[in-house]
Amino acid sequence: MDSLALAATASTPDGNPARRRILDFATERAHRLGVDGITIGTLAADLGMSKSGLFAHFGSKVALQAAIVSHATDEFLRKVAEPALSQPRGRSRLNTLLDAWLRYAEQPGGCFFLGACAELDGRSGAIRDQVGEFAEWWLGVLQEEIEAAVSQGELAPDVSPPELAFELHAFVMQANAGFQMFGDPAWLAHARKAIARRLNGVLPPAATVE
Amino acid sequence: MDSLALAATASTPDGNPARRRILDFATERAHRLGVDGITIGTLAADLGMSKSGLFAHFGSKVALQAAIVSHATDEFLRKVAEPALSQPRGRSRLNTLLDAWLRYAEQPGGCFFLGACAELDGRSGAIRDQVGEFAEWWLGVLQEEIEAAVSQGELAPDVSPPELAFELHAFVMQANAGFQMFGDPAWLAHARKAIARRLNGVLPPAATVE
DNA sequence: CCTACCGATCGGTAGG
DNA sequence: CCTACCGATCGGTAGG
Repeated sequence: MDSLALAATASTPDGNPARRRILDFATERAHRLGVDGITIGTLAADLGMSKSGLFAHFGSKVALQAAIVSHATDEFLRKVAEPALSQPRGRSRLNTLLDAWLRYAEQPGGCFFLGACAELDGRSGAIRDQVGEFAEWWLGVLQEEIEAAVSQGELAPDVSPPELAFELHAFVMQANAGFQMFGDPAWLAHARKAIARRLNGVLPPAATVE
Repeated sequence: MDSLALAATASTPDGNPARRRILDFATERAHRLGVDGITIGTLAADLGMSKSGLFAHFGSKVALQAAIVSHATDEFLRKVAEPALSQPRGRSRLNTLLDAWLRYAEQPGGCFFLGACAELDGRSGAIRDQVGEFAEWWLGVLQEEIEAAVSQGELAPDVSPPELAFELHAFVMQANAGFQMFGDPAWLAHARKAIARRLNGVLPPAATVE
């Protein structure tokens, strides 16, 4: 299965320009203050429009939050998933994904979903589930590419895809957290080095040239 | 330097029982809803006391938040740091710390500071700085034990303590995030396996028995 | 998209 | 620790 291509091609960006402008602004704010940190009133004021004018686009706060998460999903697909679609499956695509993800995490606010997962994991409701489904999808994507790499002989046959996906995901998550908290690009360098070392340690027997 | 012992012995738990009861309750809530997700009104109501009665203990909301972070620090020291103090420095203490940290992350809400870091990293102010200082201290502790292990010949001399600390921290963080979001203990098992594999890969030359 | 408004809740204060 | 209160803001509605 190619979960990456499935999701990336299904992405339909917002057609309504006013709605889009609101969501661009609101998603940036949710990035910084959390999905639950936005309020309709201050959002409207900072966008120079009335509260009810903004409200009319969504109908409820939770619907606005759902739209923000969808908007962030589109952004993730565009910035992280799409650049990797042109790569052959397996190690090439995996490396491209991890690289694009790290560059996305390097932006102000970092990776939207790493923040949203930490914010919402202890709660319940539609927004939490929406973010959880994204996280599950994304881990599945990484795992699929590892599986492809193994079956294509690019990685050692005894590699455990869930475990390797766990570790690679961990490195990017840690880079995101550290860089956002301390602002030091060394965190990104650590992740790149850790990813390279981990993947070099599971090259297939034939390719293990010493 | 022994940053762990320094912090653990400096910990002075709260003497005021009423204040302590409030902070126990408030810290659990901040754990789940975020440090910025608590409000004085609902907190007081759920504790069965008046808003101003609770307020009088702290003087301001930000002071309450600071007290919550301090309370969470005490809890972390008690649950994670203290059990490792009796262990000899180096690999023993490092392993004990990682094990205690994982057990702490397994509790409802997970690790308070991993959540708080993700929540506050994009902001500014005293609370964010307080959490950031804790994160810096904790990473320093892990790094110090790695350094001790290297200098005692328990780990290979070419190990980079910052990079190894980054990776071990990443594994626990990922276990915390995954377990809190999905509730599957496999996330903890992945982390334990990843930590063991990583440390086994950097045994000193003499101990590398094949 | 707007003005005008609703009841509820926010952090905080006065006074005891 | 309490009651009573402050102005501001919350999500949401009525009516246009």
